Amino acid sequence: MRIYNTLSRKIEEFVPYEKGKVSIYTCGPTVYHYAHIGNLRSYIMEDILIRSLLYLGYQVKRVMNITDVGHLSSDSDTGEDKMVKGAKREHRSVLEIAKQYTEAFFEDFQKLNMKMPDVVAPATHYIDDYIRVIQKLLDKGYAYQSNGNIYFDITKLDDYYALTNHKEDEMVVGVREGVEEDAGKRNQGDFVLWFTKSKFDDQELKWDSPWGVGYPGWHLECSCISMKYLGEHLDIHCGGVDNIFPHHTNEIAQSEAYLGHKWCSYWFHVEHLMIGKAKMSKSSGAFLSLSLLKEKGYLPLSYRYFCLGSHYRKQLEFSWESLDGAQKAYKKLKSKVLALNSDGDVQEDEVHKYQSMFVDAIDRDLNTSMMLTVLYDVLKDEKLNDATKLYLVKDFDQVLGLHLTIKEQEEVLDDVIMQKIEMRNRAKKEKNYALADQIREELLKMGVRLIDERDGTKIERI
RNA sequence: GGGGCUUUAGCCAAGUGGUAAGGCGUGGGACUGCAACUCCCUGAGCACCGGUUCAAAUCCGGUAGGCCCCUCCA
Repeated sequence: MRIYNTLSRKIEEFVPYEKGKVSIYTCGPTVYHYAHIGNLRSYIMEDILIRSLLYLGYQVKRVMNITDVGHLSSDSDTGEDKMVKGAKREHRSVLEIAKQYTEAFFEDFQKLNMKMPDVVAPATHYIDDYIRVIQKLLDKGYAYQSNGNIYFDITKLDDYYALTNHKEDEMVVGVREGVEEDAGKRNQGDFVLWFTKSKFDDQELKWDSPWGVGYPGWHLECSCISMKYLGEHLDIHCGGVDNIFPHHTNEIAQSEAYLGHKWCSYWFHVEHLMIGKAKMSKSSGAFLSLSLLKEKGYLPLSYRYFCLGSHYRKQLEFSWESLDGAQKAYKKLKSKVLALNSDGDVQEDEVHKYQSMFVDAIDRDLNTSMMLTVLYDVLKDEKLNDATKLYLVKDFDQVLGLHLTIKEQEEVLDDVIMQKIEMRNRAKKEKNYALADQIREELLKMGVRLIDERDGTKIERI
């Protein structure tokens, strides 16, 4: 498989550290609020990566953290902790909101048909590991204590900016509003490993440590959790592009300083979902959740289809118009697939031909829209019988994850709706079309669409 | 100021140097009590300028626009 690696800024052939096995780490959510559909885009594309690797026969182990502590809105000790902020907003404890939003997050995960990670790791469960790693970094001289906090000294590394090509001198501190420089740092780029002194003394969760009661810095958890479950050599690290700097840059610094050798080979970054002319974000206030989409009548998998239409390394413009198009296309595609007849023999030569086209699309840096094109080509090909088409659709859907061959359970109709349909049929017989149309309108408002077919009236939930 | 990505039809978008996939929408037609569904038909020469080449949307250089990052973010 060929895939883009942020570290080399090139598309490379993927070669795992251990043959046939792939270790993957994903930066999980900070559970202080619902995930928005921009967050979810990243996870959908990561899901495609994982499914592609599985499709190609790799054994995959994936770990994801849940940030439930220590994620400051700034690293310079001035920002408020996101979890604390979320808890205050809802007048509840940090642990309560962490639990609630973690559950909500994985509900979205399932609705979007994403494969669960093999390990889900809440950051608060690994305090001992953080302390051990920090101690070693102190011993090796990569970290120092200052002003009550433990900092990582980036000048101790040869190439701190490997991932970004940044130049130390050109960096501007405090570009963003509200960011202050931390006087305790030796170098402007240093970052906190352990806080004992924060301007925010209302931090709920604190632990004892050799340096005093406090809590871990945000970057540390990902390094520690990854190394704990996936060992000293990580194959792929995933995340959104906004994490390249400083988060992933800092992870590399900590991990490689700790291990004394190269840590992660491939960095997989997903571009942003755009709304209007800006990225979707929680802090800007303008964000859409999956449940909001559902309220508006969109299927979660329509959103998945929408994301698959574009490439993960390109910004994707969100609009209701596009989502409408995606939902229509998705429903159409699915009904075509469901109409296929499974009788007959599978044409093996054709299967191989299309499978290699599909693998080729995977091979082109996960070209999802090309995968969809191959799927459409299969459905349109007159040389193929239904059984072959169905076989290929099922095969491809292992990667696409669109539930194309699964028939949704028809919901049981309410008595009221049944009565209305009866009334409409009677009206139609009496050629009272005005009444028939009126009833159809009423039902449409209730979320039931009636479609007249030769052999009777079909209903569709919307 | 520095680093990176990007620019293909009304919209979303693929594109592997040999001459523009696909989806949605629009318009027309068949079907229909009318619709919906379905089916058929329907469109761009690839931001601009220059270069390399027999051949460029694809490679190189420049110009212009958009977006992201530079200590909150997926």
